[in-house]
Amino acid sequence: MKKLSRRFYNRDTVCVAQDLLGKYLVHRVNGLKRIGKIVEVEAYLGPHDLAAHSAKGLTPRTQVMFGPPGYAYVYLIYGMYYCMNIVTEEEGHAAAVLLRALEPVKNIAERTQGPGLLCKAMSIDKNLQGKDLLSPDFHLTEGDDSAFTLVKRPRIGVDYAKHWAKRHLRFYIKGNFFVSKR
DNA sequence: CTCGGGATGCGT
DNA sequence: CGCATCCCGAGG
Repeated sequence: MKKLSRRFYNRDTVCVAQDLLGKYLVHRVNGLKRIGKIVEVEAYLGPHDLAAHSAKGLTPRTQVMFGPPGYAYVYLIYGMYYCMNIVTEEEGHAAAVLLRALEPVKNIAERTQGPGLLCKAMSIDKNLQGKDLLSPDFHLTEGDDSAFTLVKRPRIGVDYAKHWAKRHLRFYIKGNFFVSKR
């Protein structure tokens, strides 16, 4: 399937987040392609967005967010799970989209309904921090283009972000079984 | 150096 | 609701 281009990621973050629904995430592990369909995402708009890690400024951890679009921002959370983001917009605009849930398509052996679980199932960890998502073994492709209803809700676990916590920046495919429960 | 807390998930 | 488990980032 056709790989998503750099240009795809170099756009308004809300647009990218919504357009990512239905696309395929591909990671080749031990010669085997693991593929999952993106069914739930969250948009983190930039340093002005108090829920975004980039709101704390440029640090060693978040510097990839400040870089060019189409790269993976992977970080460890609660000492035991990884979360994967895709950097969006032009270099210097520190925004990203968090992948929250996948629907298994191929070679997926574990649960994928949550940001930590999907990274485990796809073997995504700190080794992929800063990795180019136009790589042969790690990228996104066009996917299931069947129609769906888009649901917009507040983001999960960002109560510390004051009024930004109320913004509807979490997007998912209505009725999809693999959307994270909470 | 210490220390507080986290874009989670699971069991009670 | 508690807790595992550890890195990050702020402050001394």
